[in-house]
Amino acid sequence: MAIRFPPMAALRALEAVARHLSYTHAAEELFVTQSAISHQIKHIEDLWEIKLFERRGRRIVLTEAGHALVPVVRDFIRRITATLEEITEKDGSSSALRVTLLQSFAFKWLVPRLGHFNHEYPDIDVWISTSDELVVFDSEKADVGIRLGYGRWGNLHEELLLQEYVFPVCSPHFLEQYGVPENPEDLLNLPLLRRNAVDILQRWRDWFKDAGVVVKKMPKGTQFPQTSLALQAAIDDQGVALARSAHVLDDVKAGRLVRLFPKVKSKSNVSYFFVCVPGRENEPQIAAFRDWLMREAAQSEKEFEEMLT
Amino acid sequence: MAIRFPPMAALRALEAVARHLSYTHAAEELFVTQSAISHQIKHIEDLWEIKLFERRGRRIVLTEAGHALVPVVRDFIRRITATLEEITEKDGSSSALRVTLLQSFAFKWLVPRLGHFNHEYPDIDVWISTSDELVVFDSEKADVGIRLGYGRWGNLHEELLLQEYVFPVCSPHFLEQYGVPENPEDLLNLPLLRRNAVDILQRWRDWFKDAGVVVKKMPKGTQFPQTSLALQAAIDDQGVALARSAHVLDDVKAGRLVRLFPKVKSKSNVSYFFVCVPGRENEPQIAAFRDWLMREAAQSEKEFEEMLT
DNA sequence: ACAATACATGAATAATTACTCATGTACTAA
DNA sequence: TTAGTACATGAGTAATTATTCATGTATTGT
Repeated sequence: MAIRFPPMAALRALEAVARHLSYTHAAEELFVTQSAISHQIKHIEDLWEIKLFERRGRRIVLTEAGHALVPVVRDFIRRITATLEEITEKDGSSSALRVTLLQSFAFKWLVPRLGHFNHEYPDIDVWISTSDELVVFDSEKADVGIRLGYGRWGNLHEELLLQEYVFPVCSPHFLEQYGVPENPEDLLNLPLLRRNAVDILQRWRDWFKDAGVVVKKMPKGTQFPQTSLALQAAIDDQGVALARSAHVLDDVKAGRLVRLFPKVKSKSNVSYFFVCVPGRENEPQIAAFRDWLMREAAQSEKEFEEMLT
Repeated sequence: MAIRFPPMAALRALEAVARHLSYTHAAEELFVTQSAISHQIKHIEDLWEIKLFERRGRRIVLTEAGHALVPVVRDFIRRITATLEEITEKDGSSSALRVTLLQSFAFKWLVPRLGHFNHEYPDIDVWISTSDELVVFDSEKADVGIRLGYGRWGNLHEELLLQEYVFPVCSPHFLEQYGVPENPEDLLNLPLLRRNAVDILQRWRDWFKDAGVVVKKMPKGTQFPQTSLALQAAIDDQGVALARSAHVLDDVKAGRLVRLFPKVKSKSNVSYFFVCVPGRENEPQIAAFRDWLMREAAQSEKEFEEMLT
């Protein structure tokens, strides 16, 4: 009953490694060496006498035990964070910068990079709230938003942050099993993974249109409640997902996903914008965050371009 | 976003203090001094700049922040424990002693005492599974059970563990507000707190019968999904709960609850039994646990008797 | 008023954590 | 085959934790 617990730093490392599936990238996020991460994971593994990850050549995969434990740890971190946020808002003594954005973008782009911001501005607390859907920017609840859309919201100060490309991705192992599709229309014979939303269908149609393919009937495919889950299924060899570049930049770099048909340049018709209440954009915390965001976004776009070649 | 976490020992202390509403009792449970607990709680409070408990003379109460955070911590501990249990069972390499029992008894009696067992038998891991209802003893899933009932299950090895008294309890503060009831029938004019179960109504009737009162119509009262919640509501000055002695022994000793009408001796018509598969009772781990259980139960019954005087 | 109860605080110390550096090991790519 | 990638391991060290002891402080009970 009275199990021994590893230190929170070790559990934090576990959560980050599971997200990156890489000790090295988790180390970068947490500003420690790969060796520190390795020790932390080993500490948990020895303490609980389990294996959390298995080496697969130059990759690692979560074990079954790892798959079971990571969500518990992640939930705990999230819930404590959210509860403390609530408590502090209630106090009216909050001095944190509240950021609202889509869950998938937070998960795949912002959170892995936020350590850079924390490192650069250790005195600014960033409190993130996410949703699975686009929500109206509520200035009572957030100081800053990262919104996906066409821009021109009118009542908000907005700046274009990030434009993305859309492209199909799958895992290298999936390619080995099914063979490399030669033409875009070959994708119609493969399992297509997507989120539960009608706009995603349209997005697939747009991509096929840019690829010069006329689609008569979209094939059925597995559906997921969240983008990040569809992408995880792709990483897990279950099919082809249509991805936006910011979501999969790190996965492609890590070799977990492969971009299909790089020659088809299909630009996303929506972009990410930085938004806040007009007049607040020069407040020091907001300006600092905006500047940092722009820098990170520029770096990502540079990496997208490299990904095209 | 990247909040700092206290060490797990501190979070463990928080959970125990919240359960006991006493630093001293939490310290006893965790085999440390009161001072260690005080430091741990203070560490969390300083780190997060919140108050978790407030002193009320010789008592402490959870703050609002404390109320929000404790369930998160408790859930995490429980889920990690359960997940590790699952993982180890899957491995087939389990050497822990699996114990199944009712949630309320685990919460109010076994868990606060289990540190004694751990201390005495540090090499025996005890893994507890609980339910809110009486379940069939499943020897695939548990080595040992603590069952509530009449005994004589026939297909199980069983030993009477603990007989209890049933009596109404409320908080001292509730008594100050409503006045001390003079006669048992006066209780019918007070809010009676109970669990969502028809057998509890019968139990109240039995108690009134033993008190020499004929009840024409049971009054309405607040209902709760779990016994422990009804008792907590009583501690929180919300009314009178009908308690079984093992559930409230520690609360009464700590002065959080007061027994009403001690002269009414109403014995519970069900008892707790130690059960296991016949033939296994002499296995070293099971025998050790049974022996320890009997000792603890005898001590508790001694304390019940003292509580009658 | 004094005694009992019960948390709070500071100093001290041993144990554990949280890394880094250097090197090892295994797989993959060229 | 060699070089690159990426986790694994051991030694070392500074920082933090996890207490205990001694004492303080405030409330309650007699």
